[in-house]
Parts: sequence; structure tokens; C-alpha cells
Amino acid sequence: MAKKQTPQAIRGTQDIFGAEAEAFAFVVETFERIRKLYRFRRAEMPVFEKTEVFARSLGETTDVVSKEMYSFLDRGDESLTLRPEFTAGIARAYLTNGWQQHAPLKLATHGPLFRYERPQKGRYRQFHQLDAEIIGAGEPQADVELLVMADHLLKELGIHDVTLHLNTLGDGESREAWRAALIEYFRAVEDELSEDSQERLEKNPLRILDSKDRKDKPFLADAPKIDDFLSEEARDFFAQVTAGLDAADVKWVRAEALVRGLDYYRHTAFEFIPDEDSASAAALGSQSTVLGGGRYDGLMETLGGPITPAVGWAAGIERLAMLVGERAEEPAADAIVVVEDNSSEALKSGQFALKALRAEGLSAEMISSGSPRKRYDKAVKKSPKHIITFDEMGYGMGQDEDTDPRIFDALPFLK
RNA sequence: GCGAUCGUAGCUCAGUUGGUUAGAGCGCCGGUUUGUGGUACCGGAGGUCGGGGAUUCGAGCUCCCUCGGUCGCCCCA
Repeated sequence: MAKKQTPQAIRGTQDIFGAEAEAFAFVVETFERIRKLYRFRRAEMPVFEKTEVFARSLGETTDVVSKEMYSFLDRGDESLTLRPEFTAGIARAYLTNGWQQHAPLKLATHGPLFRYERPQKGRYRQFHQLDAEIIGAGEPQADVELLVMADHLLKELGIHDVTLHLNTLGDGESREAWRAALIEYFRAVEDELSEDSQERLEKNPLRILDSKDRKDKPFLADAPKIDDFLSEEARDFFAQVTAGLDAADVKWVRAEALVRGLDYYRHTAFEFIPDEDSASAAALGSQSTVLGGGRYDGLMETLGGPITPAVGWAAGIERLAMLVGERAEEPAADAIVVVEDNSSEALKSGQFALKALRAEGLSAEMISSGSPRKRYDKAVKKSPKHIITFDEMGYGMGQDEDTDPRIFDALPFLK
């Protein structure tokens, strides 16, 4: 008989535990708290959707759609996909549930996303994001509010060495004109570009701008600038966003080369990136973006909805948790109840004590295994604030003068 | 998808140029000691050395394949 093999976890998934799990929870709890301060409403969406929801809204040629989605046929032969991001599903929910009636609608959610990528530091196949969106608001103040909230969240998490990198992609027309100019510019020197960039030229020319390849660098400086293609309105819109940020005292830097990977973005695009050589930069490895998003005024139309302006962002919970660092697990127990043996009287007293302590709001747990001799040692190792023992007669033995008075409230017979 | 690197007990790791029953510390279990205390000592359980194949008289150590981890590229949160 061959030995039974224990199945392995799926590649790129993680089992989080202990201090790491506490950091994860801290990020989510902080987000929940902040989101209420800004009056974003909570939403829950399905983890999977029809494949077209993502294919249409993200753009067929994007990496996410073309090679990173977990898509499968269900038993009814329908192509479904595990969500690779939140926005498309939220847009679909907005359209199919008549949420237009609530517009402008401020929504917040968080949960798992799935992308078939090669795992590495800060990058997983099942990962988690926080997400905030404002749907049905076309004014720059919506962008500002979202950004201020993002900045606030990071501060509350204790992350101070991350800065907002901001850009505008202009409205649809500006973006198209710029894109065309970029293609023309880079096509002229196509042979001298890196292999990656030659490919990007076809699929996503904007991406060439933030190429790190040496071969591309010489051409970057003189590439067409979005600012030269911005319409009057687009320019004004961006000015209002930056003015709002300044008024709210959110630090930002202009990042002309910053573009977003997904097709639906217009106007504001941004990423919060660790400052160079900072502790956060080191903690994140090569994954630099911790929170990113932008305006996606064109998205609703791609899903057959009415023209609906919207802005949003998402932040990687794992990445934020890395910046937060390990969080101590719950502090030591208020009390540990040791039953000296498993006689019925000792156990009975022990259970009674546990219930009374917890009712008093004191954290407590029992130790009832191991040799009688070692039980106390086990309790000591957990370094609780108090240890209460019960012997085979069911008599409890209490503590010294420093004992928390609540212990005596719960267990008056301890004296 | 491409590249680098790693994979020995629950954890952290040793394992000499391939050679008899694979080791340590910590943890766990038990015993002794101590006795208002996380002491010390003794003992025990636990590894088909990620998986498969090849070379060899003989492989944890060599080669190939595969699966994972880690770190880059790409992309992204």
C-alpha cells in the first residue's frame, strides 16, 4: 500500500496564520473604519461572473484578460471567470440591480481576486484587495475624495513612506490622440526598442513610457507628452483634482509616464508607490504599487449601460499587510485555568470558572491535558496575566494582591 | 510566458570526494528533579531526505523530468 499523499495547496495561494493574519485583519478593519468615515456603503459581489463581464470591460488585449484569467465552463457550458479585479463586477452589479437610483453611489468592498500569474513576493494567484468606487459622479471632487480617503487610510495604517503618483490620461479623445502620436513616434525607432516594447507598440503603446529597459530609455524623454494633447476640459479637470488634493494636504507628485494597465481608464490615473530606498520599498520587493486606480468614465458603456462617469481604486491587502509588518497576536490571556487532573470535580469547577471569567469580559482558556506535573508549566509558558488552578476536590486556588479585581468579581470564592 | 535559486523530522538547519541502521537544537509526549512556578536531567514519538526516472555494486549527495517555495523580468494591487 502506497502511503497517502497529502494534497498540496494550489500554487500561488496562501494559508495565513498568526501575526501575519493579524496584520491582514488590521488592514481590513482599518479600511472598514475609514470607509464609514467617508460614508462609503458596503457591497458584496459574487466571486465569479460571466467571462464577458471582464473580457469586455478590461479589454481583450490586456494581459489580465488574454492570459491571466481563471476561466472555465460550468455544467451548463457557460464560460465563467473568477474575478481578476473588482471594478467590472461592480459595474455589472450597478447596471443589473438598478443601483443608478442611488447615484452618485459610493461603494466599498474587499475580498479575494484571482489571477493566473507567476507567484512572487507580493503577488499571488489568489490575492485580496480593498476597493472603493464612486459611480455616477463626473466631477473632479469625486476623484479628490477618493484620493484623500486613500491617503488617510495609509496614514491610519501607519504607512508614511508611500507617495501618491498622479497623472491624467485626458478624456477619450485626448487619450486617443496621444496614443496615436506615441505609436507614430515609437514606430520610427521601432528596431531600436527592446523586444518587450516592440510588442507593446502593438498592444499597449502607453506602457512603453514606463519601460525600465535601457534600450528604451533614450527615446522616452522626447516622446509625446499627454499634456500637449489635453483638451481644455481635460486640463481644467486635472487642475481641479490637484487643487483639491493640495487643499486637503495630500502630497502628490506628477508622474507623466504613469498609465494604467486596463483599457477603461480616462482622466485621473494614480498609484501610491513607496518612496525610493524607504522601508516600504524594501518590504515590497519589486512590486511597487500598493494602491492604484483612476477614472473610468467609459466602462459602463462597454457593458451596455448608459454613459456613467466613475472613479475608483483598489489596494492589495497582502501588500499593505507587508508594510504594516507583523502585528502581535492577541495579548496574553487574562487568565488561564489549570485543572490539576481530569477528575469530574476539577473539570466542573474549571468550566464554571471559564464561563464566569468570560462573562466578566476576561479572556481565558483552560489547560487540561498532559501530565499533572506539566500542566502548570504549560500555563506559565503562555505567560497569562493570571493562572487559576483547581484540584481534584474542585477547590480553586487564587492569586496574590496584584490580582485583577475582576477575577474576584467572576470567582468570589477564590477569596 | 522567460530567467535565477532552493526543497533533509512540526520548526531552524548539519549531513565530509556517493559507502554500513540519516543527525542536532527547538517544539511535542512521558519520567525524575524543582516546588508559586517559564529550572535541570533522562527517555520517547516523529523523516521511504518534495515526487518520478536514470547512472552505479551502492545516491540525501551525480544526471534528466516533474511539482512546489523564494527572488527577478513581464504584468499588476
